[in-house]
Amino acid sequence: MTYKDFLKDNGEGKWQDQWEKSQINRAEDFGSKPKKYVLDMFPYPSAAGLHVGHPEGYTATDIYSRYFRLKGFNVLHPMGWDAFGLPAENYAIKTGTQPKVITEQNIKTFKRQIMSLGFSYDWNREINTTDPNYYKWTQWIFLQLFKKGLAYEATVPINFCPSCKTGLANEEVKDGKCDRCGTEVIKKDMRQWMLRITAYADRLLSGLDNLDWTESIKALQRNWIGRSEGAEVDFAVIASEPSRAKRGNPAGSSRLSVGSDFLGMTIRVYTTRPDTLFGATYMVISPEHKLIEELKGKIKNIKEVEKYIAQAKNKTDLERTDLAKDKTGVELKGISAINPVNGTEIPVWISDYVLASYGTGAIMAVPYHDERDWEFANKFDLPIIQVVAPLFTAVTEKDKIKLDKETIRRKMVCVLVKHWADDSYYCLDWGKHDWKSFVMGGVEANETPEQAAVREMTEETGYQNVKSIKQIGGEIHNNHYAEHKGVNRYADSLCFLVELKNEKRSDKIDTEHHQGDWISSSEVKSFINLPNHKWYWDIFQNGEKAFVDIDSGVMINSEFLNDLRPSEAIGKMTSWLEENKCGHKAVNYKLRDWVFSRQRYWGEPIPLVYCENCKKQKQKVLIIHGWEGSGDGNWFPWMKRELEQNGFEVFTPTMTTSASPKIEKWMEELTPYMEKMGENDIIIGHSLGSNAALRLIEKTGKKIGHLFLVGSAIGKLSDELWKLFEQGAPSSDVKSLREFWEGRPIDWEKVTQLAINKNIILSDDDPYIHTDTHKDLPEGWNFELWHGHKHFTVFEAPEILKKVLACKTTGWIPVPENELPLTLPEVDKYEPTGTGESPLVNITDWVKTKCPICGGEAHRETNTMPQWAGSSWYWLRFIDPQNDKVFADLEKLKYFMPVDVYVGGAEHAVLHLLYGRFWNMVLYDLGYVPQEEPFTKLVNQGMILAENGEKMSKSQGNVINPDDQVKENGADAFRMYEMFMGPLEDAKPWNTKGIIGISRFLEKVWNLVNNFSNDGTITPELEILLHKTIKKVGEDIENMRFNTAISAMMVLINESKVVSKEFVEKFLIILAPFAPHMTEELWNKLGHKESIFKEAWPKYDESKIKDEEIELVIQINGKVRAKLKLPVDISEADAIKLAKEDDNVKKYLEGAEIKKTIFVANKLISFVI
RNA sequence: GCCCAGGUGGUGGAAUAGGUAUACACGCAGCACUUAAAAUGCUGUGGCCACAAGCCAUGCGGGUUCGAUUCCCGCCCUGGGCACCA
Repeated sequence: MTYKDFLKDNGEGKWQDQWEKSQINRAEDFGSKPKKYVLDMFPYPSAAGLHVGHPEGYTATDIYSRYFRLKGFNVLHPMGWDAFGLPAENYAIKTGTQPKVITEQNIKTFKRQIMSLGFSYDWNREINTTDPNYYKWTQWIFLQLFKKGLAYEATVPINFCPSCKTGLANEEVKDGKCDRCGTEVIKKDMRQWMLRITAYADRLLSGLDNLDWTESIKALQRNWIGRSEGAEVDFAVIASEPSRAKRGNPAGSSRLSVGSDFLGMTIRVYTTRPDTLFGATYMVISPEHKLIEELKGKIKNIKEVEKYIAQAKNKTDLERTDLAKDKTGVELKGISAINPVNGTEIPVWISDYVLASYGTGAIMAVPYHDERDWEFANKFDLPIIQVVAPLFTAVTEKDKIKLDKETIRRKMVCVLVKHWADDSYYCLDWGKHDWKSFVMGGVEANETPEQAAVREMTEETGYQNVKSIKQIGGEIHNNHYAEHKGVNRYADSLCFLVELKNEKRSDKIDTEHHQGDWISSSEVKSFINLPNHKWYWDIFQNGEKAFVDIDSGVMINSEFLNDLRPSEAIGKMTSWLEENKCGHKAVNYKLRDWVFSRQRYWGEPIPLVYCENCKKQKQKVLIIHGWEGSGDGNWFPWMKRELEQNGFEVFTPTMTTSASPKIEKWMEELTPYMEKMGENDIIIGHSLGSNAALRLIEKTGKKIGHLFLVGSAIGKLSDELWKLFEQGAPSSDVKSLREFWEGRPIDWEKVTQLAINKNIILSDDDPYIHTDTHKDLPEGWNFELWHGHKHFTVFEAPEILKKVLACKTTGWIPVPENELPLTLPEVDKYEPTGTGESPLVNITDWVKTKCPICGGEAHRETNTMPQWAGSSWYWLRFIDPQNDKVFADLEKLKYFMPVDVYVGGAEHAVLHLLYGRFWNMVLYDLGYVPQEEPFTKLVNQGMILAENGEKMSKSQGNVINPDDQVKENGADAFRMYEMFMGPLEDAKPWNTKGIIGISRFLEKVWNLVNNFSNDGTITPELEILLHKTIKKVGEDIENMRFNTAISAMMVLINESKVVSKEFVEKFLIILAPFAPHMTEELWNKLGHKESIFKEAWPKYDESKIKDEEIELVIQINGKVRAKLKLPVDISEADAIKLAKEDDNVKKYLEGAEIKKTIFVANKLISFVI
């Protein structure tokens, strides 16, 4: 039988069935072997079927998985379906078929196609995100986020696709268009569920550092998160009179003092360049800024401003962010702001080039050092102040600063002297100094820079009559060694253009150091060689731009910052702002919260119920005081009052044994309150009250919504500390206190389960409570260390109040976990409504429901989750796909996690991979998964392009169908060709002709194995090559360099003329991961009863991969002149001796002196003559 | 504009702790087998020169080095991502 017959007889299908039957690819839970979790990004089963891009990654992981099984690993290699999402739904609407039916069909097609390629998936673990048994847990995870306060409802302007009629996440918008359908998105105010991914921004960023991902994917995520450091600065707002002279810098008076015209409010800006504060000459606020509303009465041109705001609102995002567009804006007349650093009054503008959603929605404009402000200031004729000068430090040998010489600082001018008639400029050639410059010189004490420019011009050129003089550009600094003076020079220089009137010239010309001549303007650029003069010439030719380079500057016009480098000035200014209480260090991110709801049908229902009644119900707060305290002391009465004003019901009981605390007594007195508390309610414990709160929850076993432990007395103190307690309060009952505090251990596990949100707040200067008593907290406790709060014994505690107010219920009640999954109802019509609600809103008997808490009338949330929800945790479910108690058993997770290798397309770099990491981190914080980061190693396969090098697309008709390829060449050849095309990560064009090379190779192997004679022995050379190949193929697979592994096997087969059985068997095993069907067949033909995949990967013999003879290269002056076949490990002396005897080498060495000989063992000899 | 990746024969690509550039494969040419073609096998295949020797070639221009595809500096081009993010 030929290889072609094998393919024709469906030999591949035969083995696929056999593998499925024997369950050879099954991964064992808790196997004794080392584990490997090899994961593909599970596909979205589209109607178009499998694309050639899919099998690329799948083949890579398949080879990898099969290799590690042969190496004795328990490999988890699963596959599933990411099946919710818009395409199926849109297709359903078009064809009138249920999305569920379409999805089932698509999955069937995908599965058939994937199976036809012989991948070694453990199909027992197949999952489907649209299966209620799966999305039950997607919903459950959402509820955990909700309970943690990481999911919230907000009506915000979001990206909306008018065609898909749904809101989109930032990540789903590409070039202002919907990622799915290409329609231009608009901004629309919509009620949304948002996920607080920004709370994890820092961890999502820092977590990247330790991951084995390509730097480019990490860079994409870092860019997307977009962290920047800077400062927030407050500018006081004052009423301004147009007639009044602008305020200068009120020397001697406090810069922060503002007069009677102060309007009692400030504009806060965010800047990454606090160093440039002295250059801030105006402010800009975004059209959405809330200040407009507050200042309405003060703004004199409010009509004009409101008109501008309306216009900005009507623009699409694409229009607003179009870079080509002219900047627009309106000044807020009647108000001004005060630059806090120098007291200068500056105008406030409104413009849509400032985004409401970033930073504070307002900026200080520093036009000289920001391109956008530069453009705006020039357009509206606003003042521009330079505060950073470019600094040129000489680097050439001659000009380099000499540390042993004195540095003379002075003001200088650079003069562009323009010819009276020609377009040429007078330039100087400094001969032995290697300088070629314009006219230049120092400014004397008694003259202005302009006067100096004219004087220098006259001295150095002799010309006398000036037609005009004009400054070019700003101030620049220059630091170099002046050889002709023997000193270092630091120059602050300005540049002037001096146009001559006529040729009148004196003959008293200074030519001591230089010769002058006219250079035509087209040649000036190449003539001049001083970088600072080149800089000015560039400005003269091309106009001035904003100077934004932070690294090559030095501060000027900035009082206490002068002469600092900007990087130093940023720190100094930030400290100044903090000291003067008008600003502070701040960090900002480009990352926005995740718009999580979709107004569509085909997604997981969000398992929340809205209950008006519960919203009206007062939330209860129980405040438990500490040792020797009372409900009427400390900040408790204040807190009670504040909370009651905000609609809470507050209990502040006083314990009868406050001073000699007894646990039993406290529990007895607190339990009645506890009975009133529920999953929405809040307990605050202070000091020993925290300890009591924990014991109360433990004793009653009741679930509680939020627990706040403030200055909490928990953990064990040392005997010395207790002694101090006794000495400090001799009359008090410290013994009882100690018995209460640490007499009996707290059941932390139980309390952690019962309290949904757990917060501990300590102060770093608390005299009683030391943070080390809190260091063994279990997972899931939110620990905050505040500064300067002592033991929290004050009459008002606004910071704590703020935290409690944030727990206020919204009326949204989670569907009880035992009622999950909340299944997606079957509907006849699933067209999007476009009203901001999903089609589910029309299923009245589904929407109307009973409140799980009060049993009253309530309605369900009708928005559904985005497609990304199901894929944000699926790798966890593969580990325990049938579990109906938890999404996955923690012990199993501990065994299989993390994913060792994750392979998929780079298009998911910021969507799936960011969301997935976020969910995994949240689950980690809640103690449900063992690692913070799910994917240790990430590999992005490159795109497979069409034969013409363009992207494959249906419209171009250049799509390669995997089915056709398998039919024509077999699965083995198709898989191997995809791997042979080039490095996995690279984009590479498909070449249908190329696959024949693989077919020829497989056929060669087939014939070799079928025809070898049993008594054959192989040559020593072939033996060496076999062992080398085993080594290389193994290493290449581990590094996912499949193309070179295949090439190595080809080399081996090309050299194999006579082979032995042992040779054939070893070779088949190393080929098996690549071509599983054919090798299994041949293995069987060789008489083996068991599968080849039950074998072990052959060991290579280190002693057998050493060649006996090597080729030594002889170079002369780096050029190859001879190659000698020599025994391996030949000594340096012998090799050199033999090299010198070579005819060609002799020819070159004849009569020459060998200055140096370089010997690299087993590689080369290099003679230098 | 900013960030990332890359640029090697006719084509896909090998080779970088600096050490024989072009492995392997496609394609092409020639030969063998055949009445012929296909298939298969063998041989050749960067350019100049064409026997050898030599010279020139890894986007372009410089630099470091005995020696650079590999390291450094400056450009050009292609692909991907971000983009009025202060």
